Amino acid sequence: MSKKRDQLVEAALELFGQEGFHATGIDRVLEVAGVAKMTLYNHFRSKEELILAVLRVRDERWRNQFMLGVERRAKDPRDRLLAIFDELGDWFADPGFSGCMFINATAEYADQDDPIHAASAEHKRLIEKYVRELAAQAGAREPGVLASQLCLLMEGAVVYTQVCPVKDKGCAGATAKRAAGVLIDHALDGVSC
Amino acid sequence: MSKKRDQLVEAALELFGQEGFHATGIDRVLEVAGVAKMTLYNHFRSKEELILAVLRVRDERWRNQFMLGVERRAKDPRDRLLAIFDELGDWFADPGFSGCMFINATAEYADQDDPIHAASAEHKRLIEKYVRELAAQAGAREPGVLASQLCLLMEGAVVYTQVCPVKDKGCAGATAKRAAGVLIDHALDGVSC
DNA sequence: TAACAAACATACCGTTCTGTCTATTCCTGT
DNA sequence: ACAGGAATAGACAGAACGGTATGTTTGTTA
Repeated sequence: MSKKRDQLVEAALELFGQEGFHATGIDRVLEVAGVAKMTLYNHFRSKEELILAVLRVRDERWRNQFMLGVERRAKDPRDRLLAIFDELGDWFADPGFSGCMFINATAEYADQDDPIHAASAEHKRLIEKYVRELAAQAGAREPGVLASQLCLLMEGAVVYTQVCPVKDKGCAGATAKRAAGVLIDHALDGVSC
Repeated sequence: MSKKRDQLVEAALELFGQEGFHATGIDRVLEVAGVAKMTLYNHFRSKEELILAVLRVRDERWRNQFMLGVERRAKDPRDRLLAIFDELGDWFADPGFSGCMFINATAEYADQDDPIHAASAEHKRLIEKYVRELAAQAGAREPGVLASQLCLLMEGAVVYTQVCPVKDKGCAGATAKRAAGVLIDHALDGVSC
């Protein structure tokens, strides 16, 4: 499409991710993108529309990389459920990690009806759907329940890594993986022994 | 101490919680508090200091209510670990629920060295410490590990409730409780059957 | 009643914010 | 070569931002 438009979205991805949405002024985005202000307002009606475009790109890229990573790590569906947390651990260890952009977005745009909030909710919904499919393939008795539980661990690990400073950045991923193992075993094997 | 100071902190608690930190201007706080601007700057050096004061109050109140609620719900340490999630469920169902103020704060102040970020990390650290004590009292083989796992579920439930719109607001609490039950059983009872 | 501090209202500072406008220049396709 | 759309710089608007500088009013205490 348009090269300048892409530059704007890339710069906004970086800045909104690192500094936050309200804290990042439009002028800063223009400076980093190397683009004039009118060019921005030719491509986007407002800052909010730029944010929504950024979230769309981020959602697509993140989920693609996530699913690809999980499926590359393991073939067996059960192992793939565990591989989720290895994938997360690698993400956490990335020096540019600055939490989940969608969690951060809901923090800044708390109103449920805000399009930005809605886009974030949709992102989480799609992730849970994917995990539910993996759980079903693994033969969980209640795939929906197991997926919900694993998603709680995922989000918890993301938040913990973002909030609490620790040396080993992947450690929350490892903790979550251990918990996930117990939950998966319980959901797949026998009943309560 | 000072009545006006309290009014400022109360108003800021409400506004920062509902609208966010950057999105809430100092003038709005003054308007809600019914206080003059100079009074604010007599009590606080800056907006950041007001935010820090708000976080201190929030941390103290939240943890007190949380611990009190958990200990009122159950006497047996093992049951108390589960009661955590009933307490969370009630919190989620509160119509004024707008997520965890400390998670939101780290979203807006991403820099690890920012005092606001540090205060949020300390809040989470104190919660985990409390859960670890409960886990130890319950006789977990590895109280630290179990506490970490349960905290991941807690944070995950908070985030999910905040991000995803559902009818039953306590539902993430129930999901987390069910997962917690499995993890607690596994950490307390025998090995893998 | 006199003294004093706390809170008051109001105006103002400089900066930054999103968004608009205009006039000029660049680039590309025919 | 040249026309036309895209992008440019830069000024501008109007509002909101955090924070300060004024004097004035109020309430308590001695």
